[in-house]
Parts: sequence; C-alpha cells; structure tokens
Amino acid sequence: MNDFKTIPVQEQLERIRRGAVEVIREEELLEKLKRAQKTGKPLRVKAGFDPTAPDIHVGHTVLIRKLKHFQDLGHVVIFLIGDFTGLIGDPSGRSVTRKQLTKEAVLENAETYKQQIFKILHPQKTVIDFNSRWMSQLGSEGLVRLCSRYTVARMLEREEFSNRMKSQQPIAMHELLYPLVQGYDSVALEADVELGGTDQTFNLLVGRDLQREYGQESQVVLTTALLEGLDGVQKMSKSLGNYIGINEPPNEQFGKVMSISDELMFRYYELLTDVPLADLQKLRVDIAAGHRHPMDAKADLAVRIITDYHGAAAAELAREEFNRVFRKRETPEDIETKNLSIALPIRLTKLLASVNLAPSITEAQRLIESGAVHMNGERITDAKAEISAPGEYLFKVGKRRFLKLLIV
RNA sequence: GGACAGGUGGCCGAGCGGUUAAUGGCAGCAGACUGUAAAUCUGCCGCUCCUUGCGGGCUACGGAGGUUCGAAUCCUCCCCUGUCCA
Repeated sequence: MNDFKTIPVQEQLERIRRGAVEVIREEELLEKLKRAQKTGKPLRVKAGFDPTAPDIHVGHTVLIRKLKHFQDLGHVVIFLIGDFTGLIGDPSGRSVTRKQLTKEAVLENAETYKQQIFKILHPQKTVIDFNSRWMSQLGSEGLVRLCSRYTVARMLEREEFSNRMKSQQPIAMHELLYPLVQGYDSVALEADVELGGTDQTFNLLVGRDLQREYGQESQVVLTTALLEGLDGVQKMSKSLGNYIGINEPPNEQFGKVMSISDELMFRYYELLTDVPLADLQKLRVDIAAGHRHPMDAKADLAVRIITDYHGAAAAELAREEFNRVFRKRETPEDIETKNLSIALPIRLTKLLASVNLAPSITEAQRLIESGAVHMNGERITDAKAEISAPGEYLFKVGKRRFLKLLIV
C-alpha cells in the first residue's frame, strides 16, 4: 500500500503543493511529513465549513479535492462542520454582517453537506466533526478566557475589519469572535494542517497563534485558490448565481461549463481536474496554433467534471444532448410537459407567467416584445397574442427554457 | 451621555417641493453576431388591468405622524449605522 509511510516526503510535498496558493510554512510541513513517516502516525488535516450553503458548488471542490489528495496519501482528514460558528456567521469577504442562522437550519444544512462531500472524499476514511461539540462545553467563562489570548489591535488588522472601519460599516462584536473560535477548533482537534481558501488566511493564522498559546505545535496553513464563477470575474458563489452545483443535473452542468470563456477554461482545468500541468500547457499551445478547437477542449472539460458527480455515461449523454440542442438548434429530447386546464381564450403573457416561463406578466410581455418567445417553432412578437383552442403547445423562451403544454 | 454625518430600487450611488417608477454604474434578462462561447452592439430591467395608449390603477426612497393642491425632497418623534468627544 502506497501511503505517507512509503512515499518519499519530497513527493508528498509536491502533490500537496499543486494548486496551493500559499503554504505557511513549508519547512514546517516538511518536518511534519518527515516525522509522520518516521513514527507512522498520519497528519491530522482539518478544514472547516460553514453550514450556510446547502448546495456545494464546484468552487468548494477545489479545497475538497485538496483534502482528497491528503487522504489519498493516508493522512487523516477532518471535515469540520462549523455548526457553532455558523451561528456567528463568517465575516470573511463580507462588507455587511451576515445573517445569523437558527440552530435547526444549521443542522439541516450540515446533513446536506455530508451527503455531498462523499462524492469526492472517502466516507469511511473521513472524520466528520462539529465544533459545537467543544464550543458548547466551553461556556461563557471559557469564552472569556479564550478572548484573553488575543488582542483587539491584532484582530482589527484583518483586512475585512479595517476596510469596514474605513468605509464606516458596522462590525458587530460577535464577528470578532469568529476567528477566535475557528482558531480554537484547531486547538481542540490538535490539527497539524488546516486548509482554507485564500480569504480564510487570517482565520487560519489565528489558529497558529492560539495553538502556541495553548502549548501546542502550530498548524501548517495551506490556502487554496478561490475559483472564479461563470462570469470569470467574481468568485464563484451561490448568492451571485455564478456557480455550478455538484448536485445539478448533467445537462445543466454541461451548459454552464460551456458558457465560460476560453481563458477561464484553463483555470477550471487546473483547479477542477487532475490533468497534469504539462498536458495543460500543451493544450494551450495546440489551441493557440489552431490544432485543437477550444470548444472541443471545453466540452472535454465539461465531461471530466460531470463524470466526477454523475459518472462517465451520464457525462457523454450530456455532451450529445448539448450538441443536439445548442449546436444544431434542435429541440431537446426530454422536455418537461405540463397539463393545464385553464379558461380559454387566454393571453400568452398570462399563460407564460402562470407556468413560470416568465416571473411576471409584465416580464412576459417584455420577453415577447424582444422576440424571445417561440411557440411551436414560430417566433411570437405580438404581446396581445392569445391561445383560444385546446391542444399541445411547445414553448421556447430564450435559448434554454423549453416547456410542452397540454391545454385541455 | 454629548456633538456631527448618514439610512434611496438586487448592490453601489445621484436627486433635496411638482415634467420622478426615481440620473448613472454594476449585476440580471432578451435580441444580433458566434463555437449556446467570451468580447462587442442593441433593447429591456416594480406589479397589475385592458380598449397596448407617450393609457389607467397600485406599490416604492429606514418607521410613524404632520405641513402642502402636491414630499424621496420641508417639520416632529422613533429606530438603525458611522465619526469625534466623554
């Protein structure tokens, strides 16, 4: 069995480093790896997750894939669900205070999280923990003690905080607690390594300080890149709507991958697949020279990503469906069909709104006027158009929304 | 506790008595072009009704009242945020 006991530490280090933005400090990681090899005791690798997002998207998987790399080397991966910190709300990357979640919502989200990460991580080898386990025990006295280990000035060094101070935005007291609690998690878990996105750097470093304060060896901090969303500019996030969810249907995922820019495609290749960097370089050259069509390379990328979550067969089906619907502009194979009994005649605008092809009647009218609506293959441009006879109608709104209506 | 500055549509941000459903930017939607790309260009971007008209009604500028023919704009009280002083 090939694991950390036999694989040369230098090679382990290389595998770990790939795609990492920063390793603080690399010498310490090397030492820890050497010691693990000598003693046969695996490293404890921790990553914390806020249970706010019930849907994991591929942006999260950059980090989860990195955990997987550690796991494949035989180290212990601790997937920490921040059910306690979820009550606080991470101030990272936020210009405003986050909403606090209820305890019930937090637990519910945590459950969804677990189901999803096992598409990547090995269920039996992954330790799942909740930070409420020790935080609830801590009590207010313990919390005060914890607070005494850090200073306000150091806390306010943090970029998000100082930015908010500068722009006269509020910072709630409990937000200052977040980094402390996250740092204390590392103490409680005796973590050797903690992973996080680059926006977590500050929180991760607090862990190092606190461990030292509590007489432990400081953890190594490894930050992973934040994946850009479909727009290629802002980071992928659910609230911005520029994400690919790992639970989305294959056809959706395929379409979303294809909508990214050619440049972004390479970034996705690097962070979301294990294609060797040398091969990627070659791909770049081939495309630039015209030997490879970018669209094909992008389709291959889509297939790779979808295979991770739905299997290879489903991924290939998605590719075929995509070609049919979008490249050949044919009607998709499976169109949702709805039966509808409704008083006739009815205005198309009302009909579209009532079956959710448009968010409102007004919007339906705008869509028709801008030529986005097709009925039975004919473009409708008259906002006053009506349907007066029962029957089967095929609607296309925009490029990708199809619906077959059986009106009785 | 005191003084001052603010709270505007998904976000940022103008407006400071009427021609304002509210300039502009971002985001979003649609059309054209294409490789469903990206970029670019064009249009749209509160809800609703019909007789689709530069049409009618409703809702909207932190909250509640008030002044006025008329208020996002003026006044009063309240809530929230920030800065400085204690």
